[in-house]
Amino acid sequence: MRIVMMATGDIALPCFRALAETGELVALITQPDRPVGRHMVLTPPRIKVLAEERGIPVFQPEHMRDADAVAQLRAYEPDIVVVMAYGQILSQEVIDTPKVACINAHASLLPRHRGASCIQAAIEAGDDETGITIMHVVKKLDAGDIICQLSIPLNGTETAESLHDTLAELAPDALMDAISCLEDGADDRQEQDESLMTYAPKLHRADGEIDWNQPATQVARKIRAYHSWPGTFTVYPSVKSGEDKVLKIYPPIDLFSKAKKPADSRPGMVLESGPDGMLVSCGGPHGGALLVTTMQPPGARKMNAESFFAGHKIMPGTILGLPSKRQD
RNA sequence: CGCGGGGUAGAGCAGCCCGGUAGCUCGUCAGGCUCAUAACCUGAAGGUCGCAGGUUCAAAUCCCGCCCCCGCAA
Repeated sequence: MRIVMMATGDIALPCFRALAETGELVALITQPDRPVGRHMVLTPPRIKVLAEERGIPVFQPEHMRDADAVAQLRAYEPDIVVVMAYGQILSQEVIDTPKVACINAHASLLPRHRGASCIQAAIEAGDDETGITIMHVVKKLDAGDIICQLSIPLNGTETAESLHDTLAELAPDALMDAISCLEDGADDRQEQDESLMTYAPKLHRADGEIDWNQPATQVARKIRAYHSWPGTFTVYPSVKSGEDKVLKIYPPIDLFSKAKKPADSRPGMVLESGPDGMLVSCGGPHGGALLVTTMQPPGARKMNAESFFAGHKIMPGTILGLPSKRQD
């Protein structure tokens, strides 16, 4: 089997290694080097560096749908194209190029959590399991027939960061299994049940703002789900300047029962603040409160509550969140 | 040269605009007090104010160059 991999994200690294081990990997197609970081330094995807170390040809078309890019793909004469965190939507031409199949490794149990933020979505939704799906690529995003799946349980402490790594390590098992199915002609192609489909759209920084009107359990899930990207934050009024300042919030956080909340509390209200953390009232029918113990003020590093409150003041009674969201 | 914030005692901050003896909260150490507490009281140690130049009688503060950290953006 001649295999071409199309991948950019680090989640694909273990799969890349596994494919490279087979000796059947004839090329890696990945996104062009991009300016990255504070100084916009042109940086290659890590997977490209790995490929070059192993002497595997690398192809970085700006747009995979372009005619000359498709021609290059054809020149590799792939039997199988393996797509994982590539970052471009594939045209039908590309999908049809490999002789045997164009398959995709996706970090969720499809049809749940199609889309770019599948890992975050599984945590935020409070799922008790997630996993890796290997399926055929079709034009509709993550909607192709399933070849195989591997699942793992979630225990309620994962962050997107930790789960990303776990799933990355799990993926090669599923992928190699799927490839041997294809080789043996044992692919039974399970259709996805569209009625169970959920969609996890690409996340943006702004999505990380905490809505204190949500129940504490939900806010806690979001903080875990969005760590370390895009991260979560709230806004607090500076005692000194009176201006609203962004406060990034990090896991871990502790949940507190509604019993601890005073009668006049409102969502987003700081109930206690000190070296042990900042206790914030949440909303929802059952309410509850969260103890924030790790945070990051503007211009500074991440720090614990003890350090934060040594030099910053957020008095109990302060309402967190943007003014427009403090109305209720 | 993408935009912006920052570097002051072990930690986190104020002071900087408007130059004039280094301040706050906590921690550390010593002593006192208390049945008790992240308790309280008293005292002490701990700083070349990121680095290097310049202006000035005088620079944390104003000017110039560099290093490092952080946020946005990608």
